[in-house]
Amino acid sequence: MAKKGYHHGNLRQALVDAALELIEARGPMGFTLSEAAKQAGVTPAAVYRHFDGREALIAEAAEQGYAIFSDLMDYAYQSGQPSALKAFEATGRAYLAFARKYPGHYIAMFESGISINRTPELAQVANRANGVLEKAATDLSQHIPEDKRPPASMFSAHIWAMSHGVVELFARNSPGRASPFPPEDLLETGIGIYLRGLGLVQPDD
Amino acid sequence: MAKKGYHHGNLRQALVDAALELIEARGPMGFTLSEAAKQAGVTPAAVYRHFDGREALIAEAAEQGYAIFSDLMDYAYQSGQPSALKAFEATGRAYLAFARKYPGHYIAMFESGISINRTPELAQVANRANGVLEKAATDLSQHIPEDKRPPASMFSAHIWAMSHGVVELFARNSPGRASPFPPEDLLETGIGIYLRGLGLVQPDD
DNA sequence: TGTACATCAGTGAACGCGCGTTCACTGATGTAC
DNA sequence: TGTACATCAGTGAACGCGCGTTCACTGATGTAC
Repeated sequence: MAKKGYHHGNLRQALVDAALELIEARGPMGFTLSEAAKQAGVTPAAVYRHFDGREALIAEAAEQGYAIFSDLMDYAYQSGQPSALKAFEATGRAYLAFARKYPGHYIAMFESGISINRTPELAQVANRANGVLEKAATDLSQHIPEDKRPPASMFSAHIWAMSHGVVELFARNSPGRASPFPPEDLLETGIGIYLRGLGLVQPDD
Repeated sequence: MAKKGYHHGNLRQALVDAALELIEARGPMGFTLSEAAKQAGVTPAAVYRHFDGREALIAEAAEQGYAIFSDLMDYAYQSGQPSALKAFEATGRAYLAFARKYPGHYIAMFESGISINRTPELAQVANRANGVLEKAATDLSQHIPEDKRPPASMFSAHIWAMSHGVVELFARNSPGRASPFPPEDLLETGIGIYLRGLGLVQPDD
């Protein structure tokens, strides 16, 4: 965190930050190891003191992204307590908020093509994020009559898919695709209608 | 279509086909003009007789994809008639079916980063696809009481987002992300719950 | 406090590679007479 | 039917470029005595 007594200070994190900026600016494939090094004020070869190569650098960016993402989701979930409904809605909103606030991380996580199973650490932190959403869904499903209750993992997947779709199609500057409505509204109303379909919100709310 | 009396036959289309195969195999950025040329049995320079360059080739692939997509959506829409509900549900299913059957086109359209407004032709054919979905949504919205009727373009966007999200997260081999349910089921149930939320399907259907 | 030494983060030059693009050309096909 | 010519799809060599990665090195920092 703080500058160590190293030559550079904290090159490892500086490289991750540079990578994130480049990914955000040019997309996951437009980013190059050499340019990240340059932006951190260092020779490309120096990168190899901290990472195994290009892919490992992106993976680290994604890993940090998942950690932030999990924290955000968790915070949203907690903030909605004790209402299962509010907690669930908040996690949906947190998804979009994360994509907006950390576009570099978002791209590294979802559009860079790196496998979630590249390292055990990456898999673990990625599953943590998923876990929060599923926990919120499980809480909420208690309020649905047991006989007509879909699996929590199913409707958590529905909400995840809708959130992801709204982000990809309407929130990130998908080239040339203009959003008919503010993405936040789109997601809010979409989730609202969906929850009404589950019988969790009253028709006239 | 049929081989013309040219040297190659129909190099233009052969290049598009080669590009689609490569895009499908290696992702939008893993594709190279040189390799597409090689796969079509031709020198890289020959590509320039038919396209302005790398980007133009991808754009043509995307354009053909949107044309197929529009046709598929339109066919689905027609096949559901005269039931507005069936027509709408069919278009949702058609989205996923298209992504499955034409992955190369799908990637060129949605993941290659080319702008929809690159050429007027591309913009037009892309909007045609969107138009079908919105038409289906408009039909359907007639069945919702006028005072609680959301704009058709809004719920068409909801369905589009959910379809897109299901495809991106669970249908395409998103590296390491296993689908908890078959994507088709996920989309089917998701749309079902959503439509119930709109009051268009009965709770016990 | 001062000197000798070990550590190791970052250097700089070099590599082989495949990329997209250009250019003058060639040679098969189509056309005019 | 046969010859002369025009067209133009595809060639092949060349280009400049930036990439990821390697390697022996250097020199600032930290440590032992």
